[in-house]
Amino acid sequence: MFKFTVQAKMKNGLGRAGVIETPHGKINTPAFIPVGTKATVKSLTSEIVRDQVGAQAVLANTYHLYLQPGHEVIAQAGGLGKFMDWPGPTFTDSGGFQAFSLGPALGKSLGKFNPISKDVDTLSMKSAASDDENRLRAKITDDGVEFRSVLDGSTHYFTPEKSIEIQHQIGADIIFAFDECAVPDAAYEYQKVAMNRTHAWAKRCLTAHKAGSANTTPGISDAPREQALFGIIQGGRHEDLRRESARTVAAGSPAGGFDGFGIGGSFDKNDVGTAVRWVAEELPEDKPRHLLGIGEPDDLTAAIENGMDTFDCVAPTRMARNGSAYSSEGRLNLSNAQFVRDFGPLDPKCDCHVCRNYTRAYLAHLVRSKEMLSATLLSIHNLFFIVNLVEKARQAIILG
RNA sequence: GCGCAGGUGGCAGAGUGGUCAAUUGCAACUGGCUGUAAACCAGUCGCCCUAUGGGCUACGGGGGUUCAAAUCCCUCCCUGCGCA
Repeated sequence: MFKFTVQAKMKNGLGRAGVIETPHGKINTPAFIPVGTKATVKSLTSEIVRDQVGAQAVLANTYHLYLQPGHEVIAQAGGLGKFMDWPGPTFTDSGGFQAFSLGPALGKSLGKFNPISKDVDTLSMKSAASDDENRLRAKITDDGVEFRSVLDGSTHYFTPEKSIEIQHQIGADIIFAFDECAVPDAAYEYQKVAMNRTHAWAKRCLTAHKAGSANTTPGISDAPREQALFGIIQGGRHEDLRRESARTVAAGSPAGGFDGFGIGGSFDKNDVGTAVRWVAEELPEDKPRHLLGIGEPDDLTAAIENGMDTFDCVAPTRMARNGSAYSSEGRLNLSNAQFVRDFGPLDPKCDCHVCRNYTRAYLAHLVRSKEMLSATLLSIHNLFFIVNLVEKARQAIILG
């Protein structure tokens, strides 16, 4: 049922346009997949995400849904799509990223691009600012990750097998292997450790996925599993590690192996395209590649030109909730004084529902007065902007 | 008219002789946000300068006590409540 077809390739570059077919429909690639961590694209109804944003699929998170409402609830509801009234294709991230965001990155201004925080030991990934291990909400070992719930502090243990089991129950069309995302600028040695651990976990995920597919888990479906499993490639900013990781994960993906690939980890802000190209050059052409957690307009463009097919990123919706909007003129901070009496459209070149019907002055007012609608309207615009940016890139590849 | 309470930076509201250019919150201004601990976080927020330091003007107006006052005294103005 899962199938990927390349329709067109760029003449100069690794970019390609294609179609991913899933049990819940097709995804024309390249495609931007909005993030709906907790089975909701924040501030938007599924109907808006489909009709006004024009998104083809959504991506939710295993860790968050496991904690709340519980994966068994979603299984009982008939799977993620039915639960959130999203008829199209769905993805779930494995929870691996939370080992990063709740672990060494916790409380630091660390992101996939941010420079390393001085109070983290890049070799051990332990926080030097506080030796209080309990402060961290995720501890990583070769076996798995111990998480503390962000909701109530309770302890939970994730292994690759556990993540796959949960993702089976949640029932997204495309699921990801459990991986370790190392901090940007982590010492080379540690990036290698994280990469090797990710490879070991990838094998375990594949095994668990096959075993799970053979079994029928009560609740969601008695039919054989039709979920596609993507293996994740790590390696940070190092070319040799990135290529090695891509080759290793791809090698585990002959028939019956991974259905596609996720490219995770950290990147050099000024050169996402290059890092992605290293990986794309090693991967088989006939399987889809998802770039995890990217991105900003310029990053997306660079990644598409270097062979990436799908993307997810919280930026459009988070920026929206924080009062920022993408535009053809660059990023706009709607809380800035200059917009108070600006009665023009958010982006004169945008054709979204918000740009056609509302003014900058109105949006600025909503942001300043902290009205919920500001998050909704800016999310519609930002997602539309990014989804269309990627769609235009797709058209450009098809038209040559 | 008498009595009581009070007048502090855009607003609210601390401070009640020196450590006060003045706590805090809000507002305002600016920046950040990339597989969501994020409808969040950070910085600035009297004026000026040769700016991890210095100068000036400020706590209703005026005057005074003191080495030193937003803080004490006198007086005037204003606000609220009560009584006439």
